[in-house]
Amino acid sequence: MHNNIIRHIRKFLEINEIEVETVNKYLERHQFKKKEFILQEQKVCKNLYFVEKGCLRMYFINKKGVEQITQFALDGWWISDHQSFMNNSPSDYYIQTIEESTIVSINNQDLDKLLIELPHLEEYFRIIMQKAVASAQHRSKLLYEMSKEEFYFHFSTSFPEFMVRVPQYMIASYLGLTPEYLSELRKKNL
Amino acid sequence: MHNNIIRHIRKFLEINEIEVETVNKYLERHQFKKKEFILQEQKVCKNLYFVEKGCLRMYFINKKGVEQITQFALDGWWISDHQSFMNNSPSDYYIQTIEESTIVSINNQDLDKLLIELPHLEEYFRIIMQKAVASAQHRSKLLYEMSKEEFYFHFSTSFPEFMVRVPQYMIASYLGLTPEYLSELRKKNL
DNA sequence: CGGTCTCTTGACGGAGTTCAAAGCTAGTGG
DNA sequence: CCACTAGCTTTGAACTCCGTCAAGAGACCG
Repeated sequence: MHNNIIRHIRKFLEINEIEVETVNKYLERHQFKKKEFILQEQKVCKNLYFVEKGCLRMYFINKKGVEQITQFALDGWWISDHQSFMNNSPSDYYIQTIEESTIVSINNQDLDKLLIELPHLEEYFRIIMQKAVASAQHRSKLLYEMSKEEFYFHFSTSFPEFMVRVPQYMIASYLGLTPEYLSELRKKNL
Repeated sequence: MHNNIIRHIRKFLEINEIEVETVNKYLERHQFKKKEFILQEQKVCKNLYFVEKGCLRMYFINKKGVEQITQFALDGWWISDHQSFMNNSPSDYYIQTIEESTIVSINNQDLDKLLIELPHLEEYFRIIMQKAVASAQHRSKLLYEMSKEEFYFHFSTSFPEFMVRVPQYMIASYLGLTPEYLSELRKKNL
């Protein structure tokens, strides 16, 4: 068993072996095959998900009936529909594996219990949330200042590992452009 | 003195009068006139800012030398450049008052001290960060599924108070469209 | 090797930008 | 309290980035 979640927590704060046991008590760990669903539309997103290994996409179905990807998550990333998670409201999203993946999840009540038992960990979750806010701000700034062409080149040079692990039409969807236009951009820059 | 920040904290958790004193010890409260700067580009964003009363905008200067607004903050909202705040790195942004405003701020070291003295409050900051993530996700979804026209009408009906407090060219900038096109949309829908 | 996904090509169209100029509005100082 | 000016908003014409549609070429899986 890889224990990347514990390693991830230890990047931000120190926890001893007894505390590790407590954490593990509340976490669930699941193995998913390629293209399995972790969250389906209309269901409440009951968990925060941590990708120990693998690759996920989060998407919704737009008015035209087309899948619109809003986020990816690779090894070591947290992902969730936070609106749904916090309010126990039905989600608009699907979360699905792109590759075979190992996912750690924790639901709202268990998170509460864990944080009561180990108040120490509030800091960890505060920090990862704050980092999520920072990266949302950063992404939003890129969207404001770049054309779709620039955004594509920025993305492909910043995250080359995505380009090999994720099919192009998914990247196009995430970047908010059509597969046709993405193809044109690729040709332009070979 | 209005104490909206304490009222805001009490929406999420209970704190007694002694704890209120501790919180107040670490917070600074400043009064700003219209168009005063709270953060300047190149400076490190040393604080988290809470708007007790008033209205702020956050913007950067794009390649063409034009101000690009990325966020507003009204009464009861937190705002910051989180990247700069967390890493002590120089910011790309300006934060400026649109109206006369009362701003509460806390810097990184004082936040640490406050949270050591009152670990209880970690939860408050975790929750407000999580809510910020949720609203970033929501905003991003809107951007994916709406045309600029739809986005404008959505915004103007969802936040009518903005339309009266903030000049149109700022709303246009925030929505990512030109003042000319915004004007066209307004005419279309009178 | 056949069929279903995925990626590419090219013609065309439209949402939204750019530029230039004129009409308004509101804040400032006299 | 009025007049002036700088800044904000509107108009219209030309243009461009990027989406749509349709069809063909690969690529992958059973």
